[in-house]
Amino acid sequence: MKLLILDGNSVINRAYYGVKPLTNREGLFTHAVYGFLNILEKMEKEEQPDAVCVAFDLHGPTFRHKMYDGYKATRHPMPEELAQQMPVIKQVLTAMNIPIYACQGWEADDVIGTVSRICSNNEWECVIVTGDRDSLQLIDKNVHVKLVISKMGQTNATLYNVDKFQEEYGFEPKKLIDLKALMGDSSDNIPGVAGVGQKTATELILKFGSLNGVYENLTDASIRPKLREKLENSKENAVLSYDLATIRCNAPIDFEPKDAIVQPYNKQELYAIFQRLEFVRLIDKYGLRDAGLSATPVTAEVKELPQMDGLPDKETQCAVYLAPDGTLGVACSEGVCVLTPLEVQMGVKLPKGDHICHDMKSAMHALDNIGVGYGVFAFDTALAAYDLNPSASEYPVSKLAVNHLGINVDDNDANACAKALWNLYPVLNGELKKLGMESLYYEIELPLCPVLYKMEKAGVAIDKEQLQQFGQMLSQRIADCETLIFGYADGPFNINSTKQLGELLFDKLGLPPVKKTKTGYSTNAEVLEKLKDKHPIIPAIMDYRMLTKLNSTYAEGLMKAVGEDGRIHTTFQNLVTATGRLSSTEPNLQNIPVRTDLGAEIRKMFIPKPGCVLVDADYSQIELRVLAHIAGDITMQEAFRSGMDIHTVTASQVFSVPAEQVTPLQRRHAKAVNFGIVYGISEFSLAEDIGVSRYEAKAYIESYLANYPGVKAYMKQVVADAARTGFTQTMYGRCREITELKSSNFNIRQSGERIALNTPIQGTAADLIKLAMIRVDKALSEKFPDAKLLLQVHDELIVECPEEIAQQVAELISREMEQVAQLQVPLFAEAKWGKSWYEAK
DNA sequence: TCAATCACG
DNA sequence: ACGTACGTGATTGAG
Repeated sequence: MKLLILDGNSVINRAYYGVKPLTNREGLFTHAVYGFLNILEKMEKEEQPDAVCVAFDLHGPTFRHKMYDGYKATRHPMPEELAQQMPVIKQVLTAMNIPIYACQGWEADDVIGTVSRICSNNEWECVIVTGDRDSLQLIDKNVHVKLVISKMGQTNATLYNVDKFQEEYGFEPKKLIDLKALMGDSSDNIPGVAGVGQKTATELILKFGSLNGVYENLTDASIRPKLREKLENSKENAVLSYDLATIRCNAPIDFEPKDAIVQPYNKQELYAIFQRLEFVRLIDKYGLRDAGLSATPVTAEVKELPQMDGLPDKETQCAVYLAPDGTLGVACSEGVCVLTPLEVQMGVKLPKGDHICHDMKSAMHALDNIGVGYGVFAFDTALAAYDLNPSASEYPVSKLAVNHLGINVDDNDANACAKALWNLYPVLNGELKKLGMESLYYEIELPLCPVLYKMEKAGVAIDKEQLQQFGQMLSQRIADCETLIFGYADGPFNINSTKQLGELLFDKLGLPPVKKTKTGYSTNAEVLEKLKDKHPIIPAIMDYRMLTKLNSTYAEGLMKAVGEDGRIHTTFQNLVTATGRLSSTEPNLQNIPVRTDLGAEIRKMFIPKPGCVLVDADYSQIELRVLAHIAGDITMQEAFRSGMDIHTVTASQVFSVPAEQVTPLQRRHAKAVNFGIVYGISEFSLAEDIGVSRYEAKAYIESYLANYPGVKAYMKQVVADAARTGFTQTMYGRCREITELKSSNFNIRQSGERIALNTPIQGTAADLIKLAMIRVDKALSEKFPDAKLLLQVHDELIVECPEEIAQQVAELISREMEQVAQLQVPLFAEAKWGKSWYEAK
């Protein structure tokens, strides 16, 4: 039988310094715990022990060193980032059912010595894992030591047994104490004999066998007079050192090897801890996936459904789940069945009913692709789960089933997932209701899905030829730029490599480094802007960056995305953002260039189909208007009601000048403050952004808040509410949990405050435009069925319609957008149209 | 897989 | 004393 015992303090120390720092979102450092678990796992794998335990030091004085005050006085105190991980590793070990041994007044070494002695006496083999060579003195025929050495991020351990020790040191393991008594150990404050180092000490032990042997033979001819003198002078120290170096094997601990026999983990506890530490990979590695279930006790009633031969024949509600392999699981009150892809394709149709699905938009595409034109669904479990927690990264049925039902299903199993959906529906619906999100869900989120589906299916037409030409022009200019840059650089290099570019600019050309990143020099646009007059290579690099961005991401990227129908079909992600916005992927059509002239050319390639135009309508200052409304700031509301430019009005107030006398610079600064307020400003960043001193920036903000007292009060209130409840809410009840506010880390907490401030504003704006999309889509299909909504870019909608009705459609869109809600400020949306996106803007 | 960069609102 | 504005996605290089 074999027992593995880890020197807890030593191993976690190795892990702390050997693994690069890592924190979870609360700001708790976690890397030492992570590294510890890696070492533990590796050792268990290598040694295959029958029993495992860990020894720790306890705080407070230790018996062995009490008599020597110098001990520990000069040791470095444990860094805070490690200290905070000590209780965590103990929790982890407890959850793993690995016993921890420690003893007041005794060191971990002594505990290990005692445990190893007890093992040895019981004919158990004992393997000690430590980074500390002291423990080698414990080696005997049953006791071995694995010495952990970490270098280059890799941790390796060397096994020492009696033979290996003898080979390396030339004497038996116990004599290590004698060796240390002579040579001392500065890291442990063991004095030893002054002037005797490892070499002399080893020679003496080899010759005389022990410390006593040395002192009994002081007169021996082989000891030169100088050494003899040192030994005589330090005799007292040597005896003391012997004592200090001796690991005691009689600590009063209650230990029997069988106590440490490997037990199954407490999966729920371990899951909860790993979840907190964000050790996602370890959750899988330790097979804890299904443990999440009971971690959050669930009271949901799970109905067991019988297997059916085929679909129900009468009109009934069903839950349908499309598995990745194309099979369709169908569950209803009568039972559950699975249709193969072929059966689905053959036109086996569901009876009518208010069906439940998981990710309606994807389901609509999938059913459409296999020729089953199926309409809208009455409930979408993925969407409900997103609204309940928009910060999760994904919403697979397996996770929802675990969290809300306490059962375990495989996402590939159509039968089980259909059943799970059937059971999830009442639970998720109840939670939406409980949190006041029913109207958000049923009036905005759910009806938006078919609208998004239609938009994705419609796609937007691209002028491929013109895009091709634009790409060629860019390639030519990129080549010219490259030649120029290599000329200045005195040779070719990879301009895209920030590492190589940084070395060229700041090492070779000697330009002053403006900013650093964690990996080296920063070479971003802001830095280049500051350096542009210092060397002619800089403007060339700025051009190169802009041109390659346009070419790779837009000219080439968009070209690849054009479908056989000559149109680009983006995917609008409605289950992704934490604030409730949509996002757009493959390709992203929400970041098509507009701010530079050359970039805006790309918008000329987005065209309507023949005979049509693109109508583009965008909200004016929707976020600031939402702020004026939610904050209830009378002054800001009045500014919007006056119809004047908000940035000019703000400038006029902040700088105390009449609106007509506001300079363009003042307006620009006021605009930056307006934006900053929405994002949760700091004076430092504002100063950085507009290039004024921190003091000026501070004065701007103070003046701003003095003029908009409602905003000031709101900022305070919203953060306080979020800190109290842990959540923020939009006007329509959309929630977001903000765990950052609970962090013990100041920076993370501050970031949480900014999130708390911004999310209701950004989220309410998102709610509004989503609702507007539903209204626009409905109004268009009723009045102008030839007009189609194609794109949404956060505060902007793009519609394709026949040229003849452009005017009417434009009026309809902007009216629907403006009338979407009655706020305390008017909403304003301007619509224009043209033969390309560029022209319509 | 992560970091840096840059495109958008 | 410290770090520094919210929310996204695509491309590229480096380990």
